[in-house]
Amino acid sequence: MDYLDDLNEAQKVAVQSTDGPMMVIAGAGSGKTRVLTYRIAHLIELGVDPFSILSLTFTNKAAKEMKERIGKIIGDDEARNIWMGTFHSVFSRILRIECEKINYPRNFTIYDTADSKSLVKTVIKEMGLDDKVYKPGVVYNRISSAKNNLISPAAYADDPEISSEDKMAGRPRLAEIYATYKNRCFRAGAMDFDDLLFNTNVLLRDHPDVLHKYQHRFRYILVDEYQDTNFSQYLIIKKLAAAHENVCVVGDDAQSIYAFRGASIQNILNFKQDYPGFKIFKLEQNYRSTKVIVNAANSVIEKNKDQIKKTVWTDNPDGKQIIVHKASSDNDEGQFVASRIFDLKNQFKTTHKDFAILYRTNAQSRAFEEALRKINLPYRIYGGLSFYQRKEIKDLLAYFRLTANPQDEEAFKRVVNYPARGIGKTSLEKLLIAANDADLSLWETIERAAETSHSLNNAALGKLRDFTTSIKSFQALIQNQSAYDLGQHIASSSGLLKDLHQDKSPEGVARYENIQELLNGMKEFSDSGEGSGKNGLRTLADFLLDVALLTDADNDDGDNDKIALMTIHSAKGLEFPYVFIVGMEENLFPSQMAMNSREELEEERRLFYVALTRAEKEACLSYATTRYRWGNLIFADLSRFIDEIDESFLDRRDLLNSRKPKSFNEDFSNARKGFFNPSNKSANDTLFSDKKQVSQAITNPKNAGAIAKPDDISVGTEVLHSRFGKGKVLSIEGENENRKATVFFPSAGQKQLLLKFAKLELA
DNA sequence: TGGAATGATGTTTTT
DNA sequence: CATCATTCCA
Repeated sequence: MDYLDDLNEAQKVAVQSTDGPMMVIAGAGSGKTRVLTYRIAHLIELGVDPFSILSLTFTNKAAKEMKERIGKIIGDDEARNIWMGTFHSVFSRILRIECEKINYPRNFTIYDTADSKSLVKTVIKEMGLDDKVYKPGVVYNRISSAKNNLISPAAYADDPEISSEDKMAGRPRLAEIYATYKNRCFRAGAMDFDDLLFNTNVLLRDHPDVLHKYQHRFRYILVDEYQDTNFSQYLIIKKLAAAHENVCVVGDDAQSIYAFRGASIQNILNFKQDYPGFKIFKLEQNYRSTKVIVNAANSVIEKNKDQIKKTVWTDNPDGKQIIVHKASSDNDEGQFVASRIFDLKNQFKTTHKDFAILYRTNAQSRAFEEALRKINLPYRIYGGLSFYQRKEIKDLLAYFRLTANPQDEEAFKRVVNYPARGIGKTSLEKLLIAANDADLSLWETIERAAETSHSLNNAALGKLRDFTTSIKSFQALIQNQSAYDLGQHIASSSGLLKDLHQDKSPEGVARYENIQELLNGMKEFSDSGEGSGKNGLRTLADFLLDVALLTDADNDDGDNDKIALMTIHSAKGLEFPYVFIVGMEENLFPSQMAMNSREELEEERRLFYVALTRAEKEACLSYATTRYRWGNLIFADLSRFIDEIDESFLDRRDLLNSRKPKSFNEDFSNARKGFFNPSNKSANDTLFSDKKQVSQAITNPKNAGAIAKPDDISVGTEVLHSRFGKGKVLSIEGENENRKATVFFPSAGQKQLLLKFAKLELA
């Protein structure tokens, strides 16, 4: 048990207290993941069967990493058998086994947010309501939070408080929408994200035998990020833990950032009530960050009224003060961050993955992408539009879903006429009406068209039948073909692949490649492990099990040395040596949506606390005084959160006004000085061509000589671009470093390129 | 019925 | 500024 030596005293005690209920309140960077990891390893070392350990994490990625770390301590074979994953993925697995008991088909599909909203919208329209008043997004959120609080449609309708809220908001019929929505999901054999938890609760409530089974299977239960669980999740844990009461929850109230999604501090308080004899441990020593960062973060979070008192401290070095940078615009902010990363990277010989750029909203990523791309720094964007949300991917997945579960109506509507089969809006509308009249799924309505009343003409019905026939031909292959083989077959015989292949625009090509990538992933999936098909074949149905629960963060593309761009929410649980927190402006961070109450503002503040405490060595805050929003230039003030940091931890460069030319230039000349012999030229003389060569020499040594100087390029010049290929300059505007060329590329169309960055070669 | 063109409309955060 | 959705035309 020498692995215990890796732990400090507090951690060791927490790891070794294996039995009975316990709560670990763990400050940021205090090694809470370490405690969980070692605790599980320790349990197994003591002889606990891995199959009887249930460990719930916040993301799939966290689960995967934890499994790997446990594997390193006690061996992969043991680690593999632990029940570990997000609430959603673990309980979808259990529902997959047990769902017929609550009348769902074995191959139920999972609706993602887009599917759910689309269905909500359909329901609203069918009820003849105005979707300006009943906004699908708002209605969906309302339904979602009802479900997360385990309020059924009937309970929703009966609750006087809820009813009056909805009436006040001008949405008296929300309860009806909820009921219809729920019914339609059920009819489609589909569960949305919240249903996975809601229905788990139903299952455990109505089937004592099932409850009993899992209570005894899971002798040890661990929950990470407990502060971010909602009521529905809380109750599942409570029920499952009731038999053994070996439940260990780990969290930090200061990092609770999902109240908007129904997470509640109440769960921590409930825990104390539910298990009066519980043990509590506090981990307060931070191993991650410098003193400056820890103390700066403390000085911020202390402004919150709602919190459990604790003192996070560290033995680490003081570290550098936190730089505050003022940019003149969002693009300027992007350039500053990019060039500073460039600088730090050269100065400290670090890798790209040591850097993270954190922002409040996904929309902010653009300026940073552009700036990084211009100086050839590799980056990866997390979140945003995920791979699985792209249209072409969703289209193909819809075919898969329909093959596995023909009742799935959202999938049906998505592809019934894509690629075009002459089944138009009118036909679909008629089908929907008939389906609602008979309370059948769209699929069944077609199947039983002879016996039910409908207004479809024979031609339309024929086309619909052709469609279902082709889906049926896919269904016949499920058991006998691998996910990959069938996936390939569906992609081509549905006509989808052909449709994409015909589109030669760059976007069209990208879509085609995405499909190939999905199929490649399926190939890998099919070749690894046992499935439910014939001879253990991994089938399409197996592939679909949790594809809806995957996010981008779960994909590794091999090359991982990249700068991370993500929202602060998705940075939770991660750490980076150098962290840039950008967009530190009032109304952006804190968000203007979150300034209506103290509670909301405090959540924003916790979010800022999370952001700061991601940094190990250096944090840097920046804000832009102007920024484009909805295409309009708006002016912004710096965020109140900057003022809330004790100023002794800050390097307020932003207050030194009119600081030399532009930081961009300065940082580049610094980089230059660090890496090349100083030239005779003065800093001003080294302006553009030189600078360009510096970055060029570092990032792309081979081509350094061939690049055209901006002066070499004029209207009519034929040029070569690394990505777009050959092109012709149509016009030029701007002066010196701002010279911008409009170039026409036969392959990519017309592009505007800033000459100092575009690295055009003369053709 | 399908496609293109025009208009309107919206950005918090995620499993 | 995008994207989306609806509208209008072929």
